[in-house]
Formats: sequence, structure tokens, C-alpha cells
Amino acid sequence: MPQLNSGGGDDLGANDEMISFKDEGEQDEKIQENAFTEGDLADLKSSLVNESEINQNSNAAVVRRGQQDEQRVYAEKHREHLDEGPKHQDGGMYKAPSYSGYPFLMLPDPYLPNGPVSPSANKVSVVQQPHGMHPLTSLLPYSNEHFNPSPPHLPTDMSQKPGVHRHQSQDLASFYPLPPGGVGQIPPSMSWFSHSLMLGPSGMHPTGIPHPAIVPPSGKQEHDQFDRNMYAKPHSEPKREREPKKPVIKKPLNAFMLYMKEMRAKVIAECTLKESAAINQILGRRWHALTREEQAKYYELARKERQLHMQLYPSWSARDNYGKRKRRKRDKQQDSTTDPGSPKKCRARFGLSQQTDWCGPCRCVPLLSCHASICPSFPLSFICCYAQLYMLSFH
DNA sequence: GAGCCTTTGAAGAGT
DNA sequence: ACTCTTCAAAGGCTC
Repeated sequence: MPQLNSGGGDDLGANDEMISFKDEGEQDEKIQENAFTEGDLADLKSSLVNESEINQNSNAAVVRRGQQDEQRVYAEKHREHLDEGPKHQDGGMYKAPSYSGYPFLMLPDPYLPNGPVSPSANKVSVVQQPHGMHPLTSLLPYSNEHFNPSPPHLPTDMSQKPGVHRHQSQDLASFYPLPPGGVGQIPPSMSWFSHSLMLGPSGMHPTGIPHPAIVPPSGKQEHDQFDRNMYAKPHSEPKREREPKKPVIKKPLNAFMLYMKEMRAKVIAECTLKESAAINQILGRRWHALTREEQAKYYELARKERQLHMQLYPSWSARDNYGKRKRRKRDKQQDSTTDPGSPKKCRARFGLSQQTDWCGPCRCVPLLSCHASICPSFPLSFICCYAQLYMLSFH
């Protein structure tokens, strides 16, 4: 965890965020990751695509081997770049995130020493209004269209559209007045952050805009419908008169989720990938490639999210959403013959200390003894559960 | 149409 | 105290 200034005794920051920065090996990995160029991204993309093709016709073991291969390619790329020296382009991908699509970060941030995190922090861009959404919806921080920074070359980027301007903080305050008694005491330091999230008692903001963390019970599609209904033509009224279901309050996003939300569009644009699983793999690696300072911004943002969430829904618990999904996966995982196990299980299985550090790719191999994706002794690394699986499958 | 995949992190539950 | 499980987002894909 980046040594965040927990400032003023705020104990909401999670201590285990430290894990991300615990070992020097990871720092090395960061350095390597920073050398990950756009060309490599293409390679990774290619390997990921191949992997997904493999997935269609293969069992889990083959898939895992594919992953190992992909990781090996990735590691080799790292080496190549280390040899080539610090060219590092990637179109500035690893520069500090611009947050250009995250409205409340466009405001001066009292928590961050650098103030507005984006050079264009006060250049308020304009947003596309998909699905006939109300323009005010663009001010909601959770709206993807606004969170995700559309790369300038993308035709969907409406930020160049002349004549329309997003309101800044003061205006936000007027758009999202604090409902009397609806929210607990929000510290002044959070007020800049909170305007767009203020809600009425029904989970709806007084403006009629739903809080992004609140969705109708049945999920995404219905959420879309929810949005559409919000600004639908009058003839759709009868359908809306159905008895309103209790809205679901979603979990606040963690640091990585916030990072993903911001960077997803960028990765999609660069890679022409659409599959979220592959994109998330890339984003996971980029996340590790971020510097402490870069990650700290997201940890801080997530901390504020949690804090605000707690203020808004003091009685909410993560448990409230347990069991909302049916877990086919859970049944699968009960098959221990194919489950390589979590790193924690591996530690226990091999009698390793809890302080043992693990490589990113397979999450099973102690960094000091073997790096599964690059270790020349692989697949002789019996300590790696995935390697074990590999051995069991092919030997 | 529900669930899976895939990632990291937070938090509740279980041991 | 420690480990395990679930859920947050995303969209193509599978069943």
C-alpha cells in the first residue's frame, strides 16, 4: 500500500493495501512493466486472443499452459526491453492517469498534493448523452461515458464539441443540493466529491437521477431500462407504474476498479479488444506497473468512495449483496482435482510463511525461488500449483 | 437470459 | 488472527 496520508485520523483506509508494494521484486517487476510498449501490447493481445481461441476447444489444463506461454512471451518482452534500454513510449500510457473522464477529479483535490490531477482539470469537457440520457446524468461520476477518457482520436469523443460546457464544482452544488436530513454529516473535505452523489431517501437523487451505486434488483439490463425509463416518452408511463422494487446498493469501487473504469476505454482503443477478460488482464498488469504515487491516487479515491458510501448508507453492509448472483462457479471450485488453489492454499500446502512473496502471473511461486513465467527450470518448479497442474496434465 | 471469464481490493464469514 | 468467499465493472461468450 502506498503510504497514504491517512490524514486526520481517518481509519477507513485498508491496511492490507500495503501488499501491493511489499516486495522489492515487485518493484523490479514495475520497472519491467514500465517498459511494456504498445507493440508488446499487441503481442499480448495476440496471445490473449490465441488463448481465448484455445479456450474454446480445450480443457482447463491446456488453458493454463496457454496462460503460461503467454506469460513467458510477456516476460521475454520484458527482457528485451530491458536490453533495449529505457525507450518507453506506449503513448504515455504509464504516465499519471489523467482522470479526464472522472468528473469529480476535475475539481481541485484537497487530498492530493498536486491539486488537480489532470492538466486539463478545469477544462471541462462535454459528454455524449447516450440512450437519450438526461444531460445532467453526465455529471454522475459512475457514468462510463464520462469516467472513461475517450482517446482524442476516437470518433465517439465528444469533448471537442463546441459550445457545451460541463459545470464545475459550484454548479454541481446547485445541481445536487443536499437533501435535508438525507445524508449524515459529510466533512467539508468531501463536499467537492459528494455533490453528484447526494440522494433522496428512495435512492434517487432529488433531480431524479439514480445514484450509480444503486441499481434495480435485477441488474444491468434493468439498469439500462432504468435509465431509459427515466427519460422515456410519456407513453411508456403505464409500465413504469409497476410497484417499484427495492433498489440494490452496490459496493463502492475499490482502487483497482476505479483504475479499470478509467483506463478500459484507452485499452480498448489501443488494442481493439473488446473482451473484458482479456482487457482486465492487461489492466491488471498495468496496475502493477503503476508507481506508488500513481496507485496512491486511486487508493485515495477509493478511500473517499468508501467513506462517502458509508455516509450515504450507514446501515449498508457488503453482506446485503451476498447471494445476489447464483454461483455456478462455486460448484465448479469444489472440484479440488482441477483447482490449483489460491496462493494462500499453496503457502499452506508447501509450508511457506505468510510473508512469502508471490509472482504476479501464477501467484503461486515465491519470487526468490522461481518466477514461473521466466524461470528456465519451469516446469520443474513443483512448488507452483499451476506448474503441478501442468505436469499432471502433460507428463 | 443467467452465468462465466478475468483482474485487484474490500469486507464479511468461517476456522 | 488468519483464511476463504463474495462482490464490485466490463462485454463477449457459452450454455
